[in-house]
Amino acid sequence: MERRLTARGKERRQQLMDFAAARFAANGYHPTSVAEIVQGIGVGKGVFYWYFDSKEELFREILKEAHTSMRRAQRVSYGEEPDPVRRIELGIRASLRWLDEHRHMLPLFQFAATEEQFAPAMRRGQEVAVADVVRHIKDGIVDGTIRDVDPEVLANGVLGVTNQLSRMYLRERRSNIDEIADAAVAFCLDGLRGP
Amino acid sequence: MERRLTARGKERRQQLMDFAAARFAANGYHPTSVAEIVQGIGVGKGVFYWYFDSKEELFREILKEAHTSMRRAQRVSYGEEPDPVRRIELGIRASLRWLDEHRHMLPLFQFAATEEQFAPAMRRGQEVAVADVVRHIKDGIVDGTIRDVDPEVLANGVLGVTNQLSRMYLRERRSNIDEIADAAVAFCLDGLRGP
DNA sequence: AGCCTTCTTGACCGCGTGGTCAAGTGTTGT
DNA sequence: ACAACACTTGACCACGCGGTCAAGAAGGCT
Repeated sequence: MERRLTARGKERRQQLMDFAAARFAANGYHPTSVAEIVQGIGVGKGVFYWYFDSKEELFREILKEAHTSMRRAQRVSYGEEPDPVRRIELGIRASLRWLDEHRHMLPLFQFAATEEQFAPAMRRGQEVAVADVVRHIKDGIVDGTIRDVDPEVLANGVLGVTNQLSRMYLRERRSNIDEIADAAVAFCLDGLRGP
Repeated sequence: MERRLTARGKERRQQLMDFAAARFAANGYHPTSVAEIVQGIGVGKGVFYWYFDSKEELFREILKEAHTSMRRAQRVSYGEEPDPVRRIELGIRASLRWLDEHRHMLPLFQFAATEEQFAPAMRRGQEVAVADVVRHIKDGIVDGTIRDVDPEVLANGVLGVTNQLSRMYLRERRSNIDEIADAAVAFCLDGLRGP
């Protein structure tokens, strides 16, 4: 869109994105109409199209913001940590904590991955995450703490565990997120059989 | 729906389900219209509503059929195998093989999990799969081959790895499915660090 | 042959959708 | 005071959607 926004404008924009994200998460992207979104925050339809070109752009912006935010959280979490295994652990914990704080984003991510129009963006985000873990795994292989297997496969394993456990946790919420993180880390490092 | 169908009728029904599944997988559920489906197989719209009450029922039937088929494949795969760890391994291999043979179903499953109306069915299917792995894990804990950690968490880890690696494989298809299965099994059993 | 059932047709319906726009209201800088 | 700009309104539009139905064709019994 590209528009000069005042502070008030930026707030409205954010309000639209937040409300829409919540509705998308609860009802699905397609079933949630633009009319529903603007009614939900009590403004006219024109407001929506003042801030966004289309419903599709809105959704893309939501995804972009989420990706950026999650990635920042991960980066911060393993700061200058030298041990690659520990870096992986910190990454897992950061992801789970972020997802816990942004619960509604998980179904949105899942949906976005299934639609042709959003899949490329999701794929790119995923690739960045994989590349990150791959880097740590390669370091770990070099210093002998991780066994020498295709790092990309291992990285996908780590992401798969994290993803699945976060979904399980968000569904059942029987334990707190740190316990889940402990389990995820243990599973990724030593599998079912343990050390 | 419940209707007495001749052999010809059953074929038409299956044809509709197969074509619709392919379109849903490629285009998404909502963006694929009933008109598009009937045009795709060259029949009038009435045919669709002769075999199904609604687009939603069609999709539900597709999911049901897929679940049944996948579950049968898993059951067959570990037949009478006594070793629980080996049963888990065979389950993983069966799932990956099934997903390889029914590639288009993965995006459908993912989508179904995000829509309120289909999520319960998906959750039930998932629970069955989890329960299955949990059973094997409990057996493994009893005979000491698997460490004593919440079996449900471990089971979700296994499913997460399988899921993610199958998605990676379907996207990139760099190696054959059996190699992916080897990697998945190794990761689940011994994690990043290895035995 | 006749008849009942299964199957097929496609025009049609009401509705809600994403998106537009001419007109108007606040707000801010000069 | 005035102009320039940021924002808001909501009726309106064309369109395509899921779903219906009266009419008929095709099969398969007896």
